[in-house]
Amino acid sequence: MPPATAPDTIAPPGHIETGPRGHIEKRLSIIDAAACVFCREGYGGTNIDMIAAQANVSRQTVYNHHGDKEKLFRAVVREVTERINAGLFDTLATFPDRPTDLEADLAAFAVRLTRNCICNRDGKFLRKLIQSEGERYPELFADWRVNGPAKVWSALAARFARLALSGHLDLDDPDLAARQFLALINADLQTAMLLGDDIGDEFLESSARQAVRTFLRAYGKRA
Amino acid sequence: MPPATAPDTIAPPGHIETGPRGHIEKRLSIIDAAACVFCREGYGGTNIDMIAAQANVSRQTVYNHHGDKEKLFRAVVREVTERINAGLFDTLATFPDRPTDLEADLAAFAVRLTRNCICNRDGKFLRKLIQSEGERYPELFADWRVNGPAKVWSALAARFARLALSGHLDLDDPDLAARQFLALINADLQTAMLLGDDIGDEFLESSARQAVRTFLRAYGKRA
DNA sequence: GACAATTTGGACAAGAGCGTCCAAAAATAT
DNA sequence: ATATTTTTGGACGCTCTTGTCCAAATTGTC
Repeated sequence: MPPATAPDTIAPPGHIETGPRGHIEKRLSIIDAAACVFCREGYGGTNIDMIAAQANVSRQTVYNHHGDKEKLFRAVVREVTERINAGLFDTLATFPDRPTDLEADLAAFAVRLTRNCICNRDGKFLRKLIQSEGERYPELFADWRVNGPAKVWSALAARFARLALSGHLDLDDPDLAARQFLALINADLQTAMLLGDDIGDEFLESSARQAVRTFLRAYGKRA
Repeated sequence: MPPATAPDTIAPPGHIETGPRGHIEKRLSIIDAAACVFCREGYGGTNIDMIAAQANVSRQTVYNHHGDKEKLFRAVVREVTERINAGLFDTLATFPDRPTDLEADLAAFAVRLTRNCICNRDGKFLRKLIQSEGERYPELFADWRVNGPAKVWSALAARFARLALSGHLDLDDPDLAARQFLALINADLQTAMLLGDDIGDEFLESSARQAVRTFLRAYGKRA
């Protein structure tokens, strides 16, 4: 018997679909492969055979597990956004609330942020995806839209506000500072990422150092 | 007789193709429509009929003028990059070399830059395109890669260096300052643009003001 | 080893899209 | 008005893609 195909019924919001009980490793390897190919070729340019090949799986298996090209796409987006969000808040939790060396601590945090959330595979995928399919599938990213950048900003802003209160920073608009911090962090990476270059660690670090240095020139406590 | 189709021979570099002598208005309207549809749907998701419809032209006419989907795509990219480059250097020429009110002048310049080069249709198109097709057609953007951001950075860096010499700024790395200036300029726009929102003028202006304010906090002459 | 679930590969119909051909209509030039 | 160029729309062949069906092979379980 072929495995139950993806159910027509829509899972209640918030409930995580258990999915058909095919071997889960295949299920994930398909999602991974699909993410890879969708990212490289775009939704329109992707065909199921590419995904099957990339996942080392027969085409039928792809259909067995995910039922539909669009369903597969949605599954991929869901998976990636979940991973990204998780990683993002994990990293945010490592913010230096009680810094010993503010500049070094902030730079290290910036490196973690860029490496684990922005420059990795998922980050690249999500960025690319939102830009290329965001207008065509607005519902798909509605969630990201409210839970993505806004949440990160405010979380980061809260940290900066505390650093201001504890006398480490001198700023009046923590939200603005948070946005500009992120912008500075990305300054050097933006262009490199646009073309899909892989980014070395030392580049990441020097980039973070320069960003933090400028950030502190603007918002640091004047001695 | 049907108009001569796009020549197979590759035009010598630097030479601007005269192209088949079809009515030029149609030629341009097709390019414009194609840019619009390619931008919305991606290369793979676009079909010639959409473009023909958007341009109010029969499908055959599209083929008469540009011969091929890929040739058309290349023509569109060439057109857009040329327009972008032209606009970019036009705007760069308005940099406040002898500022009366540094903060206000820089902010006005930033508004011009964002409005005329980054947030307009061509800017959005090029960005989206480079991100979605940059890895698949690296040759297409090889030119942009060396003539695009690098040139803008160095041009801007030269201006900042002069402002430093004339005592308006306090910086040691003009290139870095240029990149960070651009990053700050884009800080607030990035997210709004990702989803294709149209951006109001007052948002553009307040965004530029805040960016310049922070930039000057970091690089301004300390009184 | 026997049994069930899963995967595989190949064949298939239906449809979409590309690019071509062509003769009739419209626009433009002479 | 006449000749030339451009545009049009429709029909066509071709290829690629989707999604389905199914019988055989593989894998995992008891």
